[in-house]
Amino acid sequence: MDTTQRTDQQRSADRRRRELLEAADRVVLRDGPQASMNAIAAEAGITKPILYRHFGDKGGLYAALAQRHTDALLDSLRAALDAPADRRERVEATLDTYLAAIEARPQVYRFLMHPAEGSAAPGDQGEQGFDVGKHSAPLLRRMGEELAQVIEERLDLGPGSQQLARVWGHGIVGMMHAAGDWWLGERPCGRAELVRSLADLLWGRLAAAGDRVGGPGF
Amino acid sequence: MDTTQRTDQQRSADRRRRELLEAADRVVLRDGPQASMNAIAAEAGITKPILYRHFGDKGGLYAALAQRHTDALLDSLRAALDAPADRRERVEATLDTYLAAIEARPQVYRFLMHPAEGSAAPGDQGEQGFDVGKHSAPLLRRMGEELAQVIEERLDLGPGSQQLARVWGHGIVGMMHAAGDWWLGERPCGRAELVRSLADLLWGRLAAAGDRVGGPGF
DNA sequence: AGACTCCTGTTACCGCAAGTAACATGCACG
DNA sequence: CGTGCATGTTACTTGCGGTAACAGGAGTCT
Repeated sequence: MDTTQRTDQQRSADRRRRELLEAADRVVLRDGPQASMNAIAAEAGITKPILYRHFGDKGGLYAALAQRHTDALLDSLRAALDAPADRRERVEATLDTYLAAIEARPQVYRFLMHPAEGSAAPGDQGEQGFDVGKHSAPLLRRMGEELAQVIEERLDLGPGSQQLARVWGHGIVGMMHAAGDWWLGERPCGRAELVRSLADLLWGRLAAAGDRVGGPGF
Repeated sequence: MDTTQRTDQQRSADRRRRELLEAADRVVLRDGPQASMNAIAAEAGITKPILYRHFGDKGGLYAALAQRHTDALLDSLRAALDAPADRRERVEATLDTYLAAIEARPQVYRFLMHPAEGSAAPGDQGEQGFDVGKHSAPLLRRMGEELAQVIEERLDLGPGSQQLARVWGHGIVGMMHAAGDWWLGERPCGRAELVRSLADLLWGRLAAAGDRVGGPGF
């Protein structure tokens, strides 16, 4: 029978694939998102065509790579979201988990946000269509959807709750992402303070704040 | 005297520059962010080296191009933000202005968000340093700072107000951006509804919502 | 054993886009 | 007239994504 053999082959191929991914990981960790296929192949001790046989094209490799990290991060976030604590604490824990992750591995984070910009084959017509909307990083989309689901499951939002939950999911994730990005660059404060500020924002302090009196002008 | 002459030359150079930018604009509007320098030069009726003389490198051109659109958008946003209305109305008007802009010109929007990914010269060593933090689009950063300033000017946030305002500025902009991006791709609802949902989020409805009872599980 | 197949690996190449060097031309000033 | 100087060109280099085409090695069938 050839099933055992095929299984064997598949197994070895999978192992190979994982090794290649780990090599790619190392390179991306070192060179950032613009790591070249040549560099990755060299790091893995092989040459380009093998990479292409395994992953199709650069987009494929990057997608596979991104999925690993995305899955890992999403697992952490789910844990924080599902902890048995009150809402505010859960929100803060989730924000903190995300920020800790991007703080720990900035290059990986950057790679996840800008996976494969170009990705146009030579013979390819280059997608005349707009392709708008898919522009965002898959990680952001997945986090948004995930959060939306949790919100919709847990909160009573009245009619149109599903729509609302999705808007909020993507909105909150975007808030977290942008604030985290800015914070990583400027480091204007500690992580805990950032977390508290963002939670305050979500808790409506913007709407509750009073107008400033005696400000400049009027 | 050469001042008049220099002025003349500078004037004509500036005119050329503007013409080139308009040509580039047309190409980007058509081809998206991956417009090639050759294509832009062709559209302008000239050849590559002239572009390089004017803008240095692709990053320079893209930066100049981005600045125009960013300035224009920021002007609209400032108008909405400074309108004589109550806070909720101003926030909604600002959100709506932004969303209307990205809805009207998706390619430009996309270009602004992913200006120049690669941008590494052949001989360049490619910035061994991390370069983390600058990864975000300049447009987002500028919007965040702008909003932060308005918040800090107008709201009474107590001690640490400046820090808080900046966090909120970037956070809100990120929320707007991510939600807008997702909305552009999926079009799950009308613009007005999206605006209302986001404003609700900022108004603390997330914290105020009750726990769902009779949900799946517990 | 020998032919067949499949997987792994290589070298050498194509096409394309960024960026540059070197050469040509029009035009003002002395 | 020649000397700058900006504008424009053609032709090139470099580097990267991606692809043929070829070269063993290991199991399989007859």
